[in-house]
Amino acid sequence: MFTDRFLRDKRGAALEPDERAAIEAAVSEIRDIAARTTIVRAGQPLRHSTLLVEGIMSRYIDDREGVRQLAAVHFPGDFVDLHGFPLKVLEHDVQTTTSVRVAIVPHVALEQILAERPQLIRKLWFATLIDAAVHRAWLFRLGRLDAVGRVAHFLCETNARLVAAGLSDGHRFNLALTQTDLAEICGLTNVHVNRVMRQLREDRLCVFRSSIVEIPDPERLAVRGQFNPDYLYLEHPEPVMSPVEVP
Amino acid sequence: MFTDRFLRDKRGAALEPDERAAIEAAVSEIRDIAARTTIVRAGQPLRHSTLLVEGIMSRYIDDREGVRQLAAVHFPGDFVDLHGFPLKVLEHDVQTTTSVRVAIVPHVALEQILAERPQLIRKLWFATLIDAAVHRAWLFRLGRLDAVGRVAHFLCETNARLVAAGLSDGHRFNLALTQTDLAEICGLTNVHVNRVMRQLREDRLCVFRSSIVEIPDPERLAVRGQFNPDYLYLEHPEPVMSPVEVP
DNA sequence: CAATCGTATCAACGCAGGTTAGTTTCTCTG
DNA sequence: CAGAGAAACTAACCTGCGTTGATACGATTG
Repeated sequence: MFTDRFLRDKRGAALEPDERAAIEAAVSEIRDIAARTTIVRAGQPLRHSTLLVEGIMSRYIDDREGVRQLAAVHFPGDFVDLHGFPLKVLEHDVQTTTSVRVAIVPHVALEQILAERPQLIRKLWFATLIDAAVHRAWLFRLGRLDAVGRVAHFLCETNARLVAAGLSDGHRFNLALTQTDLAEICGLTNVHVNRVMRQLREDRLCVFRSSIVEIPDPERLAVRGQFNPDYLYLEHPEPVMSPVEVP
Repeated sequence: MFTDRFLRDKRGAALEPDERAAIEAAVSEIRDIAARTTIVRAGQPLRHSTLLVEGIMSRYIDDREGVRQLAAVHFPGDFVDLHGFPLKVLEHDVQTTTSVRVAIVPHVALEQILAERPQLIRKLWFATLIDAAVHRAWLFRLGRLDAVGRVAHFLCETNARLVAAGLSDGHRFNLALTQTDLAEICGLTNVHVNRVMRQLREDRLCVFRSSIVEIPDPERLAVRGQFNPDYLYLEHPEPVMSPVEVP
C-alpha cells in the first residue's frame, strides 16, 4: 500500500512484511495536498513525518532575495521529512511540487513501533543516510559540472530512482517539473536551463516535452553528466553500460 | 578524552558520561596518520569508523579528470565516517587533509555498546543527520552564492563549528587549509580563491594568512555569506546578530 | 647556505552563464 | 471557445569566473 515503494530495491535495507505492516499501521491519515504548498517550515517543531505516496515534493533553502536552492527532490516511496524525526526541527522548508498524496506518520506512533522492533531503526537510519549520499552527489553536480552536465546528471539520477520505484522503464518517464524547477535544482537560471534543454535535444541526449522525459541512450547521457549510480545504494541498478553495440 | 568534543554543544544530543565512557571503551586503537592520506575509498567495505581527535579530514568525490569536490570537512570531535556504519560501504573517499590523530572504533564494538544502550543509537543517528544538514547548507552555498559569498559562508561555518569545539574564540582560529583546498570546497579554482581572499582582505571582512583566520566582524562576514547557523543545531550558537546599533 | 617544492600571487584573455526584456505556446477555466 | 495565466522559448548584452602562464614567496631539506 502506502509503503510499497519505501526502501524498495535498496541494498540490504528492504523492509520485511511485518515491518511494512507496522509502518502502514502507524499511518494516521492520508492527505491530498495541492501543488506548491509548503508543508514544513524551517524552525517549526515537527510531530509527524510524511511518506510520499503520489506526486513530487522538494526540500529547499531560500536566500535573502527569495531565490531558492533545492536540496532534494522526492518521488513516491520517499519518506520525505524523516530527518525531522531525530532532529525534531528542520532547518529547511518542504514543499509540494505537484499535487500529492501523502501518508502522515506521527512520531509517537513511530516511537511505538520502534520500541517493539529495535532493528527497524537501522533501516530508517539507512534511509536518511541515502538522502545524505544524494546530497553529496548534488554537491558534486553543482561544484564540478557545467550546465549541460548538471541537467544530464539530474536526469540520470531521476531515471535511476524512478526505475527502482517502478515508475520508469529506463528510457521514458513522467516528470512534472518545470524548467524553473530544474533551474532551482541545478543552480542555474530558468533561461539557461532552456538553452540546456535545446542543447540536449540537438545532441539527441534527451527530449523533455510536456512532462515526459525521453532518453534514447541512457549510457551516453550518463557519460555527459558523469553519472555513477553507486550513491543510490540500489540492489539492482540499471546497468549503466548498455549492451555492446554491433558497429 | 577522545570523545570530549563529539556531539559537544549539539542541541539535545550531548552525550551522557556513561555513553561517553562506553564509546571511549569501544576505541580499539589511536592512530597518527600523515597529511593527504586516503583512509577510505569508495566501494570498499568498512569494519570500523573513525573519530577525529586532532587535525582536519575531508570527504570528497572525484570527477573523471581527477578534479575533486569536497562534500565535507571534519574537525576534532567529528565522527568522520560514521555514515559507513549503517551503510557498510561509502560512495565517496575520505582523506586526511593535515596530519591527524584518530580513534578507531570497530563496528562490532559499536554494535555491542548499542545493544546495551538502545538510546545511544538516536544520538549517533542525530550526528549523521547534522552532516546531512551541513551538506544542504553547502548545496545552498554552491548553488546560490557568488565566489566571495561562498568563501565567506564557509569561513562563518568553520568559525561557528570551531567555537563549539572550543577551537576558536569567535574572531580568530587556526585553519591549516590551502587555497586549493578552499577551491575544492567552494567549487572554484585556486586562482579565483586567491582573488576572493584579496577581496575579503580589502573589504576588511577576513584575513587568512599562514593558517590563521581572523574575522574582525563576524556579523558582517555572515551577511556577506548569507550565513545562518541554524543548520549546525548548536545549543549555544554564537549570536549572529550583533547588538542593535544606534544610528 | 643553496636547492627545491609547495603555495600564494598576478595579469591577460575568453567564454559560460546571468540579466533583461521580450514573444510564443500551452493549459486551464468560465 | 474566448480569455488569462503559466510555462516555454528567444535574442542581445554583459560579467564573473576559468584558463594559461609566469613570478614571488616561504618552508623544508641536504
